[in-house]
Amino acid sequence: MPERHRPSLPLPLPLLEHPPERGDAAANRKRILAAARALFAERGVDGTSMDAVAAAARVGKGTLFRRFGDRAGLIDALLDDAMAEFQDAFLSGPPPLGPTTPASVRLEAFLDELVRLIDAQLDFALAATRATAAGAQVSAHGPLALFVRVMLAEIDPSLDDEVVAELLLGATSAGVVYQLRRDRGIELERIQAAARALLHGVIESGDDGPRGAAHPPIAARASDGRRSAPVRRPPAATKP
Amino acid sequence: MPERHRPSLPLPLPLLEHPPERGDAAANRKRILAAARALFAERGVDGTSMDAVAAAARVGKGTLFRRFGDRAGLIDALLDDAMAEFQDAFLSGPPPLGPTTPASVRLEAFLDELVRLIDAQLDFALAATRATAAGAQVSAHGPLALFVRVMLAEIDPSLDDEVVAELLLGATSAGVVYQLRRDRGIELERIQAAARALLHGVIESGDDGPRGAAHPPIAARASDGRRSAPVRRPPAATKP
DNA sequence: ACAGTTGGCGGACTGTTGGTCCGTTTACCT
DNA sequence: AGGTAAACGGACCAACAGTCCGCCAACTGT
Repeated sequence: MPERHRPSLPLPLPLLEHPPERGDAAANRKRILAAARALFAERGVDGTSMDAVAAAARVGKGTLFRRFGDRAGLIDALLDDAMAEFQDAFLSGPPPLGPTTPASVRLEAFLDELVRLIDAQLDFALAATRATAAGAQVSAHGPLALFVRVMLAEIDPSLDDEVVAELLLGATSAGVVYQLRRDRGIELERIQAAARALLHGVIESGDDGPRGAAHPPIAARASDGRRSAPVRRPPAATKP
Repeated sequence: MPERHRPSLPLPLPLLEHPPERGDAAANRKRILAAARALFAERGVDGTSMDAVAAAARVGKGTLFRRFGDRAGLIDALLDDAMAEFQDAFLSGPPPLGPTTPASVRLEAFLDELVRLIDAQLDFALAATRATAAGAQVSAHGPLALFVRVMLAEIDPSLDDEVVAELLLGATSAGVVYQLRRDRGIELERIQAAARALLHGVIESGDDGPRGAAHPPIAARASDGRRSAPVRRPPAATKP
């Protein structure tokens, strides 16, 4: 595969360059990743032990664990690798994902493609989200979330982009897609359409007629005094 | 706790009555659930082995496993228990969640409360979603999803409620809330507001002025011929 | 009240697995 | 070529989910 070239863009991705690596180490890493990919595809992620990966890669367990830290690390590395192409696409690729397109269209294309990608690797994607340590996120999540945030902010600077971005990504997470596709046999297009709907709603009913007003709670008068703020980003820090 | 009384409502919940249970068995189950709850709260779900639960409950491992099948079963039972109250609330409780309220308000209240509940049990909720077998869902998911579907369909029968409901629940899943709250320290209200925004968007820009038109893809003209259908439910089965 | 039977109970036991350790080997630099 | 620091490998370990089966005590019918 081609070296991943992350272009500038105003996205300060904290891409940690791996420090120089000895020749055999690099070779072993490749072998391990390849072997893992094959085994995961064949027997499933859960059905593949680290021993098996090491054996298939003709490598000792020690090597395997030193390279990737632990099981989650291996899976994450694999996922990252699979996402590299996608990241290039929306950071520097051609329209409609690339930077030459209006933000709203890019974001829409992004969600479409994200759902498609997850679906294409459903089992693996699901296993990856489940395998990472509790509370942690797959490392690919960061860049994705950042992209969505930036797009949202560009579309409507008053949006609470930080939060909305996460919800949007949650709505199109592997678990959801799995449930819909595998358990319910629903067509991919319906999922993509629904994701678009969520997106359009949050960016002021589409861009054809911004009506100024945000989406206040339907029931502003309801029950206790809890609900109040609309979708707007809070003024600043709440606690000094 | 009071017997969970699920009233009629047009929700055909497949509530499997537990068949008669011997006295000691029931007592043991209670002890196990209590012990598990305590240990999970104290050491975390991941840090608690089945051995530990059995010991704390003063029960043999055999008993533990026969009752709950496996680790996932225990966690699921616990979660189910925690959700019982919530289910009663939106099935038969007082406004704004209960059946005497318009659907849009109920759904909004539902999301608010769901997020609040997840947050209140963050660690446990997260662990629960991760602990269930790959591809499976926590059993509490079913009733929740059904409720959202029914509400959505009532608000706008042309909506693809089946899919939108899942995305909405995915957007407010434990993983998302965890990420936002723990890792980013974001206030609960912002999450609830964002969830409301997603909801409002999908139900035609709020109920104050339905404009008839759906949310078509922003870029109907874009790229390849993939994207097409709006948020609407497809006519019927696609393959005869 | 009592004996029989069925289901529940307990905890020893097993197989698997993620992860560690350390003596040995090997790539890279001078 | 020689030295050094890093990588390698696979034996080893501890932990843990889940199973098995002999023992025991609730319910049932008389």
